Amino acid sequence: MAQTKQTKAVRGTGVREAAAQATRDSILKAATKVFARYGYDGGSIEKISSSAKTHDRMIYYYFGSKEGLFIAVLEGIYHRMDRAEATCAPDTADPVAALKTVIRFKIDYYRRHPEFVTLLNTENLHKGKHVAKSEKAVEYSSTAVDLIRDILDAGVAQGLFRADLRPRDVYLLIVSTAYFFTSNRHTLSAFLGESLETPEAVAAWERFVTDSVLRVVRADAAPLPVTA
Amino acid sequence: MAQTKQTKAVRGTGVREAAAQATRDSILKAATKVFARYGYDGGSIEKISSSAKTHDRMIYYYFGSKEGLFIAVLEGIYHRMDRAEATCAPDTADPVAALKTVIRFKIDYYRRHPEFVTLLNTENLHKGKHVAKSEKAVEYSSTAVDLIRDILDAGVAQGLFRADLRPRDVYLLIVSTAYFFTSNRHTLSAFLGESLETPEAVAAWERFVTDSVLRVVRADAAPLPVTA
Amino acid sequence: MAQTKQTKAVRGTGVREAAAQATRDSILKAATKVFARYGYDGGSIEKISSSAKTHDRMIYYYFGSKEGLFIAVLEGIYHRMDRAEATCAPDTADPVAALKTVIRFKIDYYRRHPEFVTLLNTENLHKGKHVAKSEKAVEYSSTAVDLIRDILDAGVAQGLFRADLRPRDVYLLIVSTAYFFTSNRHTLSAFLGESLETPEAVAAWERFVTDSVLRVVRADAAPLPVTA
Amino acid sequence: MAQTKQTKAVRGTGVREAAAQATRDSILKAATKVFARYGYDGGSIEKISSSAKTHDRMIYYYFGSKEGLFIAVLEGIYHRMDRAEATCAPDTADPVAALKTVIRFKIDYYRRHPEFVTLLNTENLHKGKHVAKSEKAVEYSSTAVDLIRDILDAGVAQGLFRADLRPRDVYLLIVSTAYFFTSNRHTLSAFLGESLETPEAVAAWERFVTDSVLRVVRADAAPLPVTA
DNA sequence: TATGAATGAGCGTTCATTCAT
DNA sequence: CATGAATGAACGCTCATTCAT
Repeated sequence: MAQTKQTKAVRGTGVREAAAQATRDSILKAATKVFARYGYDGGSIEKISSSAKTHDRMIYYYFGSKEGLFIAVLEGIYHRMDRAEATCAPDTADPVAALKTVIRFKIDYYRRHPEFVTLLNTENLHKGKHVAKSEKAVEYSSTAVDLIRDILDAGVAQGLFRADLRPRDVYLLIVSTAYFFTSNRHTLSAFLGESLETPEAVAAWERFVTDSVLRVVRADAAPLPVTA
Repeated sequence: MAQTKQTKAVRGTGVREAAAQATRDSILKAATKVFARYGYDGGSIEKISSSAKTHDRMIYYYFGSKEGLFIAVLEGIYHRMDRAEATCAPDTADPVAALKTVIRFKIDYYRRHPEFVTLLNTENLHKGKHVAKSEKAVEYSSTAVDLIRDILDAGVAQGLFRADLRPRDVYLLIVSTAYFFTSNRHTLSAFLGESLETPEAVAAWERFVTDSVLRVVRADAAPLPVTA
Repeated sequence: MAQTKQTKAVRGTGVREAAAQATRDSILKAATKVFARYGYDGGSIEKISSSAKTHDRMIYYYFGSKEGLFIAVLEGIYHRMDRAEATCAPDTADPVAALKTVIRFKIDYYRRHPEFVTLLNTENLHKGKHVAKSEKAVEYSSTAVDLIRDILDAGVAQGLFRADLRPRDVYLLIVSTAYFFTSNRHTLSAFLGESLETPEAVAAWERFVTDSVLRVVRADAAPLPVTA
Repeated sequence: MAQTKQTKAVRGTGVREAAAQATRDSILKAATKVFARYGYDGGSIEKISSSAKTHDRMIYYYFGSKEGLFIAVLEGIYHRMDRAEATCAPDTADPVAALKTVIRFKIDYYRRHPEFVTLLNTENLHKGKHVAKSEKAVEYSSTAVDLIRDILDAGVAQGLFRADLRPRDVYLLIVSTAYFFTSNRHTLSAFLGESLETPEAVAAWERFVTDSVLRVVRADAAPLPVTA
């Protein structure tokens, strides 16, 4: 078909355009759910179309292909993540509190948006080939790291934080611990013999991560010297 | 599964038994590769059988079903991981060095066995339903955490480490940072705009993680107090 | 087909009528190309509309259905063939030269209009059902045979040609040899192990056909008597 | 699937093998009929499988793909054509009679095997791409032309035929006239306003072609000199 | 022990076409 | 006059699996 309908910036909000947009949105929403639950290959077009209460054909009408739809889904979750991160926006005047807010936000966001996690894992299974095809996805990149940079800078200025930290590393430290806990909760629960899905387990993990990150960034302490 | 041929304890190592074992092994090896690359749904019986140079039918003969085969694959990677971990076995007399060895091992193992990572992600996509069906998988659980416990205990005994740490948390801290770096390297590379696959990036990450963990566990430092 | 827009007798050549005619023409041209290349079933509406840089819908607006479009295409190629034949118009005063001109024209026309050949083959695959629905196609019929009749009559009058020939047979003899050479060039090339698409091969075939037809029509020779 | 079952030379004619061969044959037979009637694109897998009273799946089991099936069909009709031609085998001792036999055979074969004609036209629509993939198809090439060569040689030796003829040209002359008459009978009937399908029309055409070919090959006559 | 034959449901995608302004 | 939205059936093909020896 090729001539995929974009419909992104609908100006004349007539009845027809609104209905069309609704169809498009419902497909996108259903696809997000289905892909998150079953993965890319397991998420069949039929599962999506029936969940969206449309016909298979409309998916191709609006998104061109399964791959096109998946890319749109990825763009969607990245976009929403980015917006949520923007609304988080802690006050960098208090860098310790800000760091804590960020950690809490990350753990919370992944917990409440497991589809974000599974979709990202799915995309990694495919070696990031879909993200590579999207121009939008890259836009949302720097803001997250920039926030950490601002916080670290403020902490350093106040004499609280070490000056030798790369913001990207601290960002990754936080994200790893928050992401992994949600991403691998099923195998971990089986492996450790205890559920990681209870509110208590999550809260305990958040406390541990917060405490650990603050130990890492604080100014007046060194790690133990490695003897070997 | 019913009358699936186990062939596990091959006593009479006749020619036929050996050939049968070879077929079984080649299926298992091929399945590991295919499932790791394409996921569970994307990894078709035909891809596996042709990669193993056998017929589809043999997979059912030896493993009963696709699910049975996937479970066997999971058991295999857990088993190999467990054995590798056992050979790691650092000297707990020097807990700092031991911790460092463990971190290096984890980062290294995930790096060199990306199939372990993708298969675990695949299993988490399916909410751990296959691991649940395996009796073997649980066996390999505690050894890893026990090692951390021994190291921490030694560190505490030597006055180097904090006493208030739960081994499981430290274990998860190490594993998160090591695992996530490999697991999400594709989307992260796109997101951060720099490749995380270079040897330099990996080495730098290992250094940062080691440094951070040692800051977390050391005895004579507290985290920054949270004001809010 | 019902209320298909004909637009045939455009009187008021306003801007809109001209644009509409342009759209119609471009669809017809694209359809000729696509049907000639892919056949009727292989030539999809979408291939045609995208090649004509219009929308699928316009095809239905102007031609009512895929079948209606195909009929219009057939009428078009018949029409152009008829016009080209009219411009050929050799001088019957020299019947031998005229015959030669006709043969050259036929071989040349099929060569330079392979779409005519493939479209006719496609129509024959469908047992001529579309031509049957067209009133126009029949009009162009007799002129071609009539020309041969005139030439033969002139040849007989001049004592050069046999009098017992049916013009239709001579017409078919010429057309068979010219048409088949183009129509089956691909399988023939494979079958004979030599390309029939080179200019030399075409020229040699034209010479052979001309020579043969002239032997057939000449007055003072009989065929070899059939013994059996 | 790739591992397409060949089963061509079945040695152990057990019940299973025989049944399998029957399935394969019935698919091939049905495919020949369906492709001949609807063309390649119009001939759907479902039409073929239901006509063969099997399942779609078996077509892929035995022939790998639609294209593989079509190639097998082409090989089949070429093979049968070749065998029929071999059984024709006229006595070259009487070259005139032999030539007549060949012409009759050709006209007759195309008439009674219209699927040969439409399949060849279909293949030419696709520019011979399938024949090119078949190794078998080329084998049957030369025998047909060789027969004409033998006849012409005998005729020349007896002083009946011209010596300056290329066998390939005479072969093509015969085949053109025979093939075209069947191939284009539908459009021709509409074009000429008379049916070419009646036995009388066919017999008349056979007489004309025979007469014409014999005029072309006879020794003691020249074509009319071309003045222009 | 091992394998060829067969199965039917489902896959992603394209088809020609109509609806409703 | 022109077109975006929608439709459902069919497309070629692959799926995991069982049958029958």
